[in-house]
Amino acid sequence: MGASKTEHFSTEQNTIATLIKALSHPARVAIIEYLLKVDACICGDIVDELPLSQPTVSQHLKELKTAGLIKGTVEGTAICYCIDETAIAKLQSYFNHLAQTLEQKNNGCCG
Amino acid sequence: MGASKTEHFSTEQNTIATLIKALSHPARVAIIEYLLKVDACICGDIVDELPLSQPTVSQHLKELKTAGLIKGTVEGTAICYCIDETAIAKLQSYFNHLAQTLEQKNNGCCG
DNA sequence: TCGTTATATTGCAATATTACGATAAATAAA
DNA sequence: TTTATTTATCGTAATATTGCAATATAACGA
Repeated sequence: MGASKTEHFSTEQNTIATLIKALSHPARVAIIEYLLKVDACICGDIVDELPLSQPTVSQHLKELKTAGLIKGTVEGTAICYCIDETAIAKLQSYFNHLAQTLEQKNNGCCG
Repeated sequence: MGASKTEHFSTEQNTIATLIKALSHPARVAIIEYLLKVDACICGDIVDELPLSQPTVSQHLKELKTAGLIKGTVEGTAICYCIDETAIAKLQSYFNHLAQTLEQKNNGCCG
């Protein structure tokens, strides 16, 4: 196969998996961390920053954008990318929820 | 290609990407949520719970285990799986860090 | 208009992932 | 030992992902 049977899972499960998947590649983690590091929301310096070709970086940016993790604004010839806080907040609250629930039920594995 | 150029990224970036990747499939999200829901760390009821065949579920469990998100203990014929809190804590702190850093630098995209 | 710069898209090759049937391995019970 | 039960592994097909060269597109300045 190779295709996930997404239709069998809940909308919430698919939503969170999609969001998480966008960050499941070191290049995309690096992009997010770079956008976080530079104070302004720098544009295609990302290409210079990463050890990947321009088309490859462009593709990773597209994936991040599609997933809602970053936003892009046209700025003349250049395009300015920046992190979408909403998506990060969603991920943050998801993992906080997991950790919190775990803590509450003293997760002693199989006694 | 198809192979990620992991060697060009930092260890930390690869580590977090690997951990995140383990959760980038709705079935694996569902497994984690199920393990969180049931109080005891139930074993192969997961197979009954998911709309996937036993070999497929076994494969997903293996991925989660390899990534360190779950632990497994032999319990007679059965195997008892449960969440590894350490991994969840790592993810939690990573996203908390992202959100916190974002907040501190009032991320007005390309204002 | 033409050239330059910045980014996106296309096309393709290499590899990875997802899923499952068949089968193996391991343990428990009879 | 034999049989049933549970989980893992193997083999394989379908599909997705990663990466890049080549090319297209878009916007600016001369």
